[in-house]
Amino acid sequence: MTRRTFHRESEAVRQNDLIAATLDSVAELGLAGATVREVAFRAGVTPGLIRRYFDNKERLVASAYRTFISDLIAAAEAGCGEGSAQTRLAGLIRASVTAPVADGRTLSIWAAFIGTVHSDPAMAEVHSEGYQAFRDLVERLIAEVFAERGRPASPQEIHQHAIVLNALLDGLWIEISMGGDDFSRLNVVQIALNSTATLLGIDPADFKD
Amino acid sequence: MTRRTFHRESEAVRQNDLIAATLDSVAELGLAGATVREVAFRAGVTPGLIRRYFDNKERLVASAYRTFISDLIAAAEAGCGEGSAQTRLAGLIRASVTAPVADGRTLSIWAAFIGTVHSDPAMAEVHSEGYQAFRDLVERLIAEVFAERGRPASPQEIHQHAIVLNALLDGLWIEISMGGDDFSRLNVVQIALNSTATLLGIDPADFKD
DNA sequence: GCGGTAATTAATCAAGTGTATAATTTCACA
DNA sequence: TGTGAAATTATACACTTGATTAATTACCGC
Repeated sequence: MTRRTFHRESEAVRQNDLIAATLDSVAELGLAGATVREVAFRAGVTPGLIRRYFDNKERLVASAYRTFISDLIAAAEAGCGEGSAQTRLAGLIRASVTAPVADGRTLSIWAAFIGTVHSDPAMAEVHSEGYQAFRDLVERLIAEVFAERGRPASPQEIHQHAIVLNALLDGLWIEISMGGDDFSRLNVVQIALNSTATLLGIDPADFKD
Repeated sequence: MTRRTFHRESEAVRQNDLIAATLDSVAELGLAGATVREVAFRAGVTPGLIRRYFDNKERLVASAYRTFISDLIAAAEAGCGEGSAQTRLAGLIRASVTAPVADGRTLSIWAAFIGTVHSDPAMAEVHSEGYQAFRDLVERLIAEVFAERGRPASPQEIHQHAIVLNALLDGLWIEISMGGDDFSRLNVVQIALNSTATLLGIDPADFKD
């Protein structure tokens, strides 16, 4: 009986593969299904190998969460593109309510992880960082949009607008990703842009990307 | 060595206790911490007893989820009270962004459960029912508010407003319950009411509860 | 080509899980 | 006050989990 053949990989590649396999497992089977054996199998590797690249399973999962959140925010941020503040804000909104950010698989992973935040300090930290990053991005963009329109606004006002807009985007993202409604017949981007404009006190007709 | 003493309870009481113990476990330890032994311990009972009242652990968890969602919606609905449609909508909003609906423990439980929805059909059904119920409630109230104000609106318009308002409430609920921000210094009810009014095209000064 | 090193596998372990069942105890009812 | 039936406990089982370690294998540098 011969052993299975294998080939060596760089640390970066292996870590990447293992994280990807973890996210796949979580997406399809939930967090409980992301066992060491399942992850190893999906990564085309043996369970024992995981511990060469991650101290323990907890670290692996936390790393996967970190990568996931980081990629998610990067994808949203990429929608900003360049141009006027208004254009960038509109781009962020569009990106937030369309694939790949707004997507069933993405939501599944997010949901699985979010449930651990309260009882796991390591996960809480990862969550907190990502959340802050997105919220700051939204707040900054709002401030820029107001400045661009020569509209005076106190930091408090901007902060409150950021809270509300952030909530709206989160909620829409969840609703759309969940897919409970028939959003295929609806122009979700238009709805998101219009509501945003309304909330910020901008004429919707004047707020496009 | 003598056995521990015990006393018999009605089926209703025992089921209730076990479900409460399950929710407590989930809230404090996450879904993974809600083991049969932990739940039994918190219910002051022996693990084996669980299976006399629930076919298996899956059923127990699903039942806990069902009561949780049901109670949550009931709490929100209770905020509606009676009076004009506008008053009731305002009441629903107030209830949605204040305790006990908006609350860390509530969010923890919700988050833990929501992560299972995608990979567990039974949980998906429970979720779907609750989600529908809340969404319909919001949509109905919006329709009544518009009717009350003598403002014509097509079903599509109402539907879209419901989507947006529901998203806003979900998002605010999460943000507030998460407690990342310093909401203690903020009048979250006022913020929620004002944004709702703005979204629905109502003068915020004219929308109070 | 070849040897040494480090990556990878294979096999195993202890702990914890949900479940099943027989032995006990409580309590309603005679 | 006994007694039978039902609720509850205690114990055990089969299985899965994350972790550990020794044996093997690939491959880099000479």
